[in-house]
Amino acid sequence: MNEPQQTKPDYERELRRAGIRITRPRRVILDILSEADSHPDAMEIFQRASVIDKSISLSTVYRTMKLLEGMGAIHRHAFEGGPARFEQASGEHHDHLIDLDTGDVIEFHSNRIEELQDEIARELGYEIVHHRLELYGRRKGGRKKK
Amino acid sequence: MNEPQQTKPDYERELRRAGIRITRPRRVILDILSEADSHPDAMEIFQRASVIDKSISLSTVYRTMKLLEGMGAIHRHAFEGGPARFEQASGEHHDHLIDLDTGDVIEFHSNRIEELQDEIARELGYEIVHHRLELYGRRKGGRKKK
DNA sequence: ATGCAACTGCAAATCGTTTGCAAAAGAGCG
DNA sequence: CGCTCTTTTGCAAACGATTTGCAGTTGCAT
Repeated sequence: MNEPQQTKPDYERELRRAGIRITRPRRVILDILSEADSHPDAMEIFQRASVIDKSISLSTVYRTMKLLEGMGAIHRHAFEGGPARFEQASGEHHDHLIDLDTGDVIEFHSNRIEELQDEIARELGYEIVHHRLELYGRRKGGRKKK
Repeated sequence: MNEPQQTKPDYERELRRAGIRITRPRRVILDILSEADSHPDAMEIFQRASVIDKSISLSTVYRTMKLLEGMGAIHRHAFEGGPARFEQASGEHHDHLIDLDTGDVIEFHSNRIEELQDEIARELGYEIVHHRLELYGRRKGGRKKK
């Protein structure tokens, strides 16, 4: 029942290819990221990493996140009022719906919206480099724990 | 368009009505906000305020922004990698296109996109409280400078 | 004018993140 | 293996944006 789908791209290979060293902290962080189902922030990654290797520092988590982001291996999201949260870049583009009560993040995608965005930008004489679309809401019909 | 502009709503009246004191710093900040055509950040507001009254402090700018935000008089935007920027809440809802080269902010609105957002949220069992849609792009054709 | 809560400036605190530095550890080579 | 030559690390300190505690000031209802 725990069959990972797109969960474990071979980052080590990719890193190597980019002339970047595979160190113990990086291996640990990479593992955590590929197993993460949510969108953890640096502190969460740090804590999970600490369980595996107590000597890993928060700075290294941040440095690694920046490295991976630069490689395009992960995406960094700055949702409202909170630390940055990360997610694997595997899979295709999507936007986010944030549950205001639980902080849960739900991914969605709308081709139609993206088309409209392009159209709007074009009309204004712009070319979109990237965008950010976040919906903040609450569950309809009363609360529910997850 | 019969309505002039949205430049100078009578905040003083509103503030009074909410039992909030009209102080010199607040008057100055309010004036700056109503004359701002762009989306200034706290430091910019602070600097413009300093010209008028050298004794105004940055803390007061922040405190006033929070107060006004709480009253719904202004909106706070946290665009990518930068301090929060503020804008008067007068006028109707819109989203933003940020010029990556100049930092300029262009406002736009699309009913169609909002409808689609609602639809998506509804399908996921959510009710949107608010959203954030930001397009980051550059001028097409290479034209620079505004 | 008087009084008192609301407000202010200032400095210090906070939060998330980055950075300088000396020590430690990858990886190619012999 | 052991030797280099780098890259990477942990730590602590620095950072930028924003907030807060405090003691003194001010608005404004009386």
